[in-house]
Amino acid sequence: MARPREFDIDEAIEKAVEVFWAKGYDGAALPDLLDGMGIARGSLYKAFGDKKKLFLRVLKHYDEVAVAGAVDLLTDRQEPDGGKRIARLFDSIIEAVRNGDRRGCLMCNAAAGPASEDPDIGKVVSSMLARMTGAFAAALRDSEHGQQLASEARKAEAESLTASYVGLRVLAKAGASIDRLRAAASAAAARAVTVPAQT
Amino acid sequence: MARPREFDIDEAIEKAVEVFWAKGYDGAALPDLLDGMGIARGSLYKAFGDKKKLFLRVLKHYDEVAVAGAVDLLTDRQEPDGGKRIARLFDSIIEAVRNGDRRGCLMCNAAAGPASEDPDIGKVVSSMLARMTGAFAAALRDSEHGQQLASEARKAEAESLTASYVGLRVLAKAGASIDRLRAAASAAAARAVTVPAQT
DNA sequence: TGGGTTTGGGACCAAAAAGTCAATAATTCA
DNA sequence: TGAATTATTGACTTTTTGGTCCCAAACCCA
Repeated sequence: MARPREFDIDEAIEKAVEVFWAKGYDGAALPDLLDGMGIARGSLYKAFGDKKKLFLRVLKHYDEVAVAGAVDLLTDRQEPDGGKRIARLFDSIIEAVRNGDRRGCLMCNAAAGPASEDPDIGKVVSSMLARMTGAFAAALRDSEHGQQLASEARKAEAESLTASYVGLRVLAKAGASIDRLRAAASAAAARAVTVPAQT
Repeated sequence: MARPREFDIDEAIEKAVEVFWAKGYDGAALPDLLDGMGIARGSLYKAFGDKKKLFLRVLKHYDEVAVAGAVDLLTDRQEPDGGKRIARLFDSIIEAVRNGDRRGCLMCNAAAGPASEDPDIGKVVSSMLARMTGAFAAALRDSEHGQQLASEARKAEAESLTASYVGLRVLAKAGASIDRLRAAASAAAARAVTVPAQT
């Protein structure tokens, strides 16, 4: 029915992810997006409505790819030790930085930016963060340390690991040296294999 | 010499802090700043040069007040237990949120935003973060847990606590519930009074 | 009192922002 | 083939952006 779209919507979203990731929500101007996505102004507005709706699609895509990747890593029982899964996730952050990626995490950047004050965007960001926390909790259930914790304490630990994750990615973006990031990451991950003192 | 300035520079900066804190660097438009600071366009440019230079002054002020406050809390030996000092800092974050403050932390927001890619701004943000890490390290030296750590491991722990701090403030800004924040904060602070397993 | 100097205020500017639209092109279906 | 429908394009509009500039006002010093 009628003229078919000449570009692939998902491909365009993927490219938009890159632009928003590199420049932030406010910082990504329409021409940036247009160039990055390889489409014209009118096409963008026809296909996505407006900049904010496009950003919501971008966040959804990031959720389905990047966040889902982290969640998979944390919940994949092929590695039976949840502590090791957590350590692996933190390692992957360092690895990204070592490969020159200083963009941080789109979700984290959005959370810290003014965009998160928008109700629609805030809701999506919150739900992604909650998914991360759920995955950390699942990993903890399979970890030496986590198994010694009561359900409440384990949830708290999962929240704290989420905070560490977010903080680490922000520090990476802020230009912290690899050494400092590695130190922070390993100390954070150590919690998953560390036993609290019996005071 | 000539006409004196009619407004107080420091007061104006303090008000600018509020605006940048509330709206972010990109989000704070000139009229926002002008309204918030109660001065006219010409005065702002005459006194501060341009928006970026004003932001650098704002960051410096934030460093001298907010960051210095956190550093003081972490290094004040009136409370001899560094672990308790760390716990107190994390508590203060929760307290701020409980009082309705969801702005997060100006330094953290700047770190996660595109502003941090500017060399001048990035440098200032990095140095503030480094100051936080130094203060965490000092607190750890006075804590049960930290004293059991080698110097290297303690530095790593301090980096990790900085990440937790940043993450926590970002999560607060992203709208995480008080309960979740409290859980994350207490689990993070627990590290300062927790002993690693002797594996 | 008056010259020199700096500030205050706001009109003004060019560039850039997001978003609209009408003309054209590509497709399906009858 | 032609009517209907939808996509593409880029020029256009409106608003807002950060920044400049000029004139009047306020101060110091002689």
